[in-house]
Amino acid sequence: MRFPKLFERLATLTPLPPEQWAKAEAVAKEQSLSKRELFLRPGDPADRFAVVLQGVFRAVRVSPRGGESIKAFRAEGELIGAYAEMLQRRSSMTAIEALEPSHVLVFQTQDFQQLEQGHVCWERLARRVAEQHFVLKERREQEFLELSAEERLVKFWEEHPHLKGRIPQRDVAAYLGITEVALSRIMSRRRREASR
Amino acid sequence: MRFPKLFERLATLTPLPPEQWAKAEAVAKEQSLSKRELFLRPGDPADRFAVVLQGVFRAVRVSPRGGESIKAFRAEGELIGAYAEMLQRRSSMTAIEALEPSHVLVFQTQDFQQLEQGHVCWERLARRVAEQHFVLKERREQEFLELSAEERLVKFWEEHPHLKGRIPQRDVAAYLGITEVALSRIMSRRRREASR
DNA sequence: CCTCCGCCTTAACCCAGGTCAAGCCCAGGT
DNA sequence: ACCTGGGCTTGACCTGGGTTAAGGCGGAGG
Repeated sequence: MRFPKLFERLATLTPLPPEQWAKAEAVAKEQSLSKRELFLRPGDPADRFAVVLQGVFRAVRVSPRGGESIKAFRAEGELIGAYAEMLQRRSSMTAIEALEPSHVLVFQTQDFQQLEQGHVCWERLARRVAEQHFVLKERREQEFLELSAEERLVKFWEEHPHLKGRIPQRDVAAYLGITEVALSRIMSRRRREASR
Repeated sequence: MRFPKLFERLATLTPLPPEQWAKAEAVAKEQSLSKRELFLRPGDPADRFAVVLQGVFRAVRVSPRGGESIKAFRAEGELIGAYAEMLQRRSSMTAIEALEPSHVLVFQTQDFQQLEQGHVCWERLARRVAEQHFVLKERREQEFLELSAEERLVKFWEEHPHLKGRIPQRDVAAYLGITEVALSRIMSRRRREASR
């Protein structure tokens, strides 16, 4: 077993027989990415995903009008991939970019479907993953509906302390749905008010 | 089979043996709700969900500060329930309220878990449902990130034409994340500009 | 050592949407 | 026919965040 820690993490979601995990490891490939390198670029078929072994990624959506917004940051132990597009069998609208030199474990969705045919545990895992992703998105929706940009910022750092120092400010802004200018203003206001 | 149309709809998501569907119908109970009646109220355990047979519902979240925001509208053929809370085994933070005299088919999550034990098709169905919910929430997130209130409004009516005339304006506003005042202004501006 | 570049900050101005408050319209009840 | 109340609109004013543009600053490369 090459990745025992990953195995354990997944096994907390659903019972996962070690021999099934062995099959998964057999089809997975490791990949290294340098800073700024893309794991997935817009237009690519959404036919692969990966687990982050080391590093941080951002999932960027470039809107038709050219604006960039950030759907998520992903660090160690988390999944990267154009999940929504994969489910809809479309090509990716999303770029997934390494913010640091990174290392990931890649699966082809096709190979994963093979695994699903072999044992129900993979379907159960896929269900858990879908459910978790849903819960996260719903939480984010909630934040857009009832919090101001400043409140969203505070919450962001509460929920992602491990990202501190690893992601540029402008990306935090793009994640919160504001410009870097607005974010800078918010931060300086807070600094000023905190010191008084 | 009491609900052949519903059966067909679900069978498009995943193969669903008729005898399994029969078991589901056996544990389901019909319920009628009058206008303004709550299917679920905040604080209730999230231990039941339903399919809308007739009517429209809104899923309302009352924030700690008292503001109401609307997570979704649900009409015929759609699911109602505190899905996120169910997955997290929490009690509901959400009220689900009938906007019209309505009629639904209720399942206890407990009974549904029984069905899951009996046949994998139910797990597969649950997976599809989770995935679909995810895709919808992600689309909504996207809209908050890159569209103005006016653009969200236009898109809302494009995507939910069947709700026209069935939901009060203020609820549309609460769904879009703005006040009813702002919505009214946007609409009058559009009327004015359209006539010119 | 200087320069360039990427990233952040600050300032000035603008606009969408919030807030508060006054009306309006109309359906339902008496 | 008259009230009443709920839901929508309108106006005046305020504020948060967008836009544009001008620096500041620290690190990499000449």
